[in-house]
Amino acid sequence: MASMKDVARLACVSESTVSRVLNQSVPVDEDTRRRVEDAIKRLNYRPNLLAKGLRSRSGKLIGLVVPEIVHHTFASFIQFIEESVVARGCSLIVGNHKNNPDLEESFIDDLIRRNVDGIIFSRVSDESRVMRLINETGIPVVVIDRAVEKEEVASVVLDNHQAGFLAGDYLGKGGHRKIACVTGPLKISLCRERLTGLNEALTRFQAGVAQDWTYEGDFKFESGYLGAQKLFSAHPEITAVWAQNDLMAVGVMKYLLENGRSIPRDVSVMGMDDISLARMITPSLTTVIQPFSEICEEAVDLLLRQKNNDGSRTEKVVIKPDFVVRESTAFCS
Amino acid sequence: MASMKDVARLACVSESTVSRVLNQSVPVDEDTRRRVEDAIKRLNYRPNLLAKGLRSRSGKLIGLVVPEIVHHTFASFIQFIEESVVARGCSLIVGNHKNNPDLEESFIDDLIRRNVDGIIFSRVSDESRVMRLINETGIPVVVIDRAVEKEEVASVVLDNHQAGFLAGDYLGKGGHRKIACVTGPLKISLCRERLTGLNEALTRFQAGVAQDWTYEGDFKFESGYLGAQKLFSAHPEITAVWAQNDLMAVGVMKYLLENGRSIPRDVSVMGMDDISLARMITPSLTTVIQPFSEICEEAVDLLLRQKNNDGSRTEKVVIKPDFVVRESTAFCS
DNA sequence: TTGTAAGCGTTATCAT
DNA sequence: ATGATAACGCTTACAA
Repeated sequence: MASMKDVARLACVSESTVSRVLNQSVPVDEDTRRRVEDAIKRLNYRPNLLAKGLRSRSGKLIGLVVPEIVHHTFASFIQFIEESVVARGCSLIVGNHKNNPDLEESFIDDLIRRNVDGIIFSRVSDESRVMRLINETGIPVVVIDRAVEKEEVASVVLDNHQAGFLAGDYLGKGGHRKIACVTGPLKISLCRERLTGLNEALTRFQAGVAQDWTYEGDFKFESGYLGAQKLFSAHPEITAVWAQNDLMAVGVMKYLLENGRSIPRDVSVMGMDDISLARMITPSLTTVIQPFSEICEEAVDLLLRQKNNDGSRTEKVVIKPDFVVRESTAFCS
Repeated sequence: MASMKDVARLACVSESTVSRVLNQSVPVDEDTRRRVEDAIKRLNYRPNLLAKGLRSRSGKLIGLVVPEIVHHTFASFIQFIEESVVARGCSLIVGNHKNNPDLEESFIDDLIRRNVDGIIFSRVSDESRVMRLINETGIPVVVIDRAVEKEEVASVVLDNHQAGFLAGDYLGKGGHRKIACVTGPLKISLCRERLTGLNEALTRFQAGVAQDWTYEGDFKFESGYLGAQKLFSAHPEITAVWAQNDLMAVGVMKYLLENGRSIPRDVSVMGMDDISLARMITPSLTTVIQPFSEICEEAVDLLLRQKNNDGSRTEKVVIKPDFVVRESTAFCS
C-alpha cells in the first residue's frame, strides 16, 4: 500500500503538501494540486485511518453498545445507526454485552482505546460504569431507548406516555371498555409511562385497566402467551389487549388462537413497535409505531454535535410515536 | 489518557520494557515486571489500539459485510460473528451495502485503511470487486452463505443439497406425494441445490416436485404468499409445501389460513432456517435448521487461520443442517 | 535482562 | 504557497 511519502516523492512535493491537498485545509497552488492528485490516482493511494486517527485523536469511528443483536429492536438500531454514521464519514463498531457488565466494560474499553468519536448506548448492563466513562474520558455519549435514567446524559427517547395514550384512545374509540395490558418489566420507567398513558386515555372513556387486568411481562414472546393465559383464565370478559411490544402481542395472539378465541371478532389485540412480523402474521397486527429510523438519525446527530457544543451533552430529544391499524383489532359489539 | 511514556517514567524503565511486560514477548525480570504493572494500575493505563495497529499492521479488527441488517439471517450472522471475533481479542465493524456496489466499495476501502485483519462477506453486490480486493491486498477473506461462487475464496457454507433432502425425506415419510416448493431466486446456486436435494429425496417415494408445483420466490414473506396463491389456485391437490426459507413459509401459511385451508390438516408447510418467528406463529413451523452459530464460528476461525497458513485461503468448510418438527406438518391421510 | 533509536503514516507548527 | 520537523503511541531490531 502506497503511503503519503510515495505520493510526495512521485509528485515532487513534501508530505505536508500532500496532506494539504487531501484535507483542503489551506490553499494549494493549482498546478501542484494537480500533480499531487495525479500521483494519488497513479499509486491508488488511500490515507491510512489508523495513522490519521492516532494523530488527530479522532478515529472516525462510532461505537454502538447493545445487549443483543438477533432482536428486531436492536437490529433496527444497528441498521439505521450504521446508515447515519456512514453518511457522516465514520464507521460503526458494534458491541453486544449480553447483559454482562464485564463484557460491556471491556467493550467500552476497546472503544476508548480506538479513539472513537462517540458511543451510543441502547440498554446498559451497568449504569454507574457508563456514567464513570462519561465523566472520566469526556467521550461524547448518547443514550437511546432510555438506556440510562440520569439527567446528565444526552438522550433520544420515544414519547412513551403518548404511545400508551394512542393505544388507549384507539381502543376506547373502538368501543372497548374491558381492556387488558401486558406490560414490559415495570422497573423500567418507560413501561410505567406507557401504562400511565394508556390509563389516561381509557379514563376518558370511563374504562380502565384494572389492577387484575395488567400482566407484567418481559418483552419476550413467551411472556405474552403466559400473560394472555393468566388474564383470560381469570377474566374471560376482556375484549381487548394492548401489549407493550409486538413480540408479546404475538404471544397473546398465539394463546387466543390456540384457545378458540377469534381475533378480532372475540378479542382485539394491539402491539407496539411495528416490527416486520406485525404484517406477516394472521391476522396482521394493529400496532403503535416506533420510528426507529428517526430515533437513530437524531442520536447520531446529537452525538456528533457534542464535539463542538457542550450544551448538547445533556440534551434530550423526544420522538413522537404513530400507529397503524391492521386486522387484529375491530369495533367492540 | 496515560501513555506508555508515562508508565515508563513512573516505573523507571524504558518504553520497550513496558511493551515487553504488556505483550509477554520476551522474559522480563520479576522485579521490574512488578514495578511496571504497578505503574500501569496506578495510571489506569490502556494501550492505544490505533498506535498498536499502525505499527504492527494489525488493527485487531474484523470487517463484516452484509446487504442489510434488519433481517433474521444477517442479524444472526452479526451476533455470532461478533461473539467469535471478541473471543479472539478483536472487534467487529459492520457494513451494510444495501446491494449498492459503490457503498460496498467504499466500505471495503475503509476497512483496508484501518488495517483490518480480515473481512467476512455474506452476500456481495459486486463479485469482481471482492476478487480484486483479495488479489491486490492479500487481506484474508472468508465468504459465508455462498456469497461468492469462485473457487479461489475460502468459504463456510451449509450443505444445501442435504437441506433439501431432509425436507423431502421428512415429507415423503409423512405420506405426502403431491409436494410443492417455493424456492429462492434460482440464479442463486444454493437455491438450485436445495431443490435438487428435495427432488432427490422425493424420487425415492415416487413423488416429485413437478415443474408446475415450483414457484420461484425471492426469500421475502410476500413471495411466499404469492407463491401459495399461484400454486394452490392451479393445483388444489397439493398436500405439502416446502419453502426455502421461513419467511416465505410464513407467507405460504398466511395465504392458506386466509383461504380457509387448515394447517396441517389440509396442507403441511415446512420452512428453512429456524428463525425465532418459527416458534411464534400459530401453528408453529416445522423447519430445516441452519446452524448460524456454527457457521460463524467456523468463519472467524478460518479467517484468522489465514494469517499463518496460506492453504486455508481457499479452504471450504461445509456445515450439515438439521431439522425440527413442530405443528405445521402432519401425516398425509 | 534492559535501553536506544528508528519507524508505522499521518497532522500541525514553524519557518521560508 | 511550500518544506522541515516534531509529534501521536506503540513495536522491534540492534546494542549493551
